[in-house]
Amino acid sequence: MDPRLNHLLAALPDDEWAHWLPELEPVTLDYGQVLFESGDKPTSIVFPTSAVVSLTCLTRDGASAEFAVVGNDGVVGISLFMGGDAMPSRAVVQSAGEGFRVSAQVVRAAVARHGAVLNLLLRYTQSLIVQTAQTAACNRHHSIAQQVSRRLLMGLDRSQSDELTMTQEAVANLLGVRREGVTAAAQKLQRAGVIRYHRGHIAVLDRRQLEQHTCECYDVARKEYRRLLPARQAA
Amino acid sequence: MDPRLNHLLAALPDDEWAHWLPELEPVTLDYGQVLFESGDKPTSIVFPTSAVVSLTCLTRDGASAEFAVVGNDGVVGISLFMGGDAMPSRAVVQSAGEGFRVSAQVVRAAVARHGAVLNLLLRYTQSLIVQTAQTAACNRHHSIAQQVSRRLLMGLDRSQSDELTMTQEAVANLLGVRREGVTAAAQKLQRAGVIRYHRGHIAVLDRRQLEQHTCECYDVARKEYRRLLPARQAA
DNA sequence: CCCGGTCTGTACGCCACCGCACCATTGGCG
DNA sequence: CGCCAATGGTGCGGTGGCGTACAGACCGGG
Repeated sequence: MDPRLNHLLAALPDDEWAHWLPELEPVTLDYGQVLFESGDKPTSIVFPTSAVVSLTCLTRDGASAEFAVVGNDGVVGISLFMGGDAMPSRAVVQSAGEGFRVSAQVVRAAVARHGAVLNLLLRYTQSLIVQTAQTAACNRHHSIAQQVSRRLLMGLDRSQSDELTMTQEAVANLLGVRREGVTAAAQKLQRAGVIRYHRGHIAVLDRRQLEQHTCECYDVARKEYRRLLPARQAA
Repeated sequence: MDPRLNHLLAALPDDEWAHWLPELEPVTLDYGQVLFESGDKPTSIVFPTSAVVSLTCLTRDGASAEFAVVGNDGVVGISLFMGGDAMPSRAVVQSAGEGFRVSAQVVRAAVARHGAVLNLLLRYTQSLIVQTAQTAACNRHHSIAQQVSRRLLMGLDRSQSDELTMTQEAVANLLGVRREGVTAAAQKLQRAGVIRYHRGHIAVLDRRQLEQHTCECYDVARKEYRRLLPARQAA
């Protein structure tokens, strides 16, 4: 699989590319696999190409809430170059696929060698902050239906097809809501002809209309990503 | 006012301090003052000493939600060194006080001159990400009473006294909930002898007990800040 | 081909929070 | 001192989401 399917890898300066290419370790990411547990100190970072990873917060009583989604638009393990080692959050594979692992030493060497590398990673991190902040506002103010739509769109942007492989229960867990609430929202969308779903597969029939069912949170995060990383845009 | 009341300024390497001192511009921050509007490109950053600043997200329909609080523990305007210029969020003074402004050139020069400066700023930024992510989870799962307690504690940590100057309506706006909900929570806390309030003044009588009324979100964010920036801890 | 587990549909009561409307104090200001 | 705006208290109906329970539909494996 071409590493350049990942937008950050693709945006590396040309003179860096020769250093990185031999160090990219292809990895297969399975559904449910935990890349980083809360508190883990990463010894490598992962650039997904076709996989999609959720960053989630855990609460004391076992509930959880996704605060960001990382696919071929980004990288998992930002604490490595942010300097704080660990993060109190969990990174779990939400949609199986491929990616590339890069060791801490290689990343640190690249950052030290070429300022543009850190610059790129930090701009991505800023877009991640915006996504997280917008998620906070969305959790406060918007309906389950809007949030389901938003999450589907975010998954779609990071996938290669118009079909997502995730059960309603999985969506519920990500959003931190009841499965029944997601069912109701999905029914509404299906009745409107926006999506069609069946036992863990969700086909998006009308993306335009899906965008109209969601809140502005989707657009804010996407626009900010495009502004910060215009080189290769998400679809 | 001593610039070293701000923990980040205090944590600057000693050999940097001589460069920074003459460039620190003291500023008075008034309640309600907007430091950065959504989309503004900062030409300077602000290190509060006694003031407290809210970072908030605005929604289409005028509602808002605070996703982070910055006081003498941090700095406002991270997009300056993150490389993305603007942010789609608003920074508004929530508690009047003082701070120090530093121009973009000075920051950029310091970052270029001494790696430890950027390292410090990035570690702070990571703690800000954690705070934001935890806020997202909190918005999803916890009661108004817990969130009010959390917000009071966060304000307290960044203030010099045990009294906060903020109306219940202000708290409601920050949390993105109804004023009446905050009233109910405040009554509960006052009946329990945890706080005493009166027309825009909230005195914290029993901090321990206040910590027991809040959710873990407060502690997660605070612990992470201390872990990342151990030099001078928040109170 | 049937069985068992997975996924989705549905129903019921409940509660936290919302939106609104209105009132009672209070403190500051002219 | 008296007025007014700001602050907080209260009540009422509505509703979105929760917890629980259970049933039907579907798929894969034995």
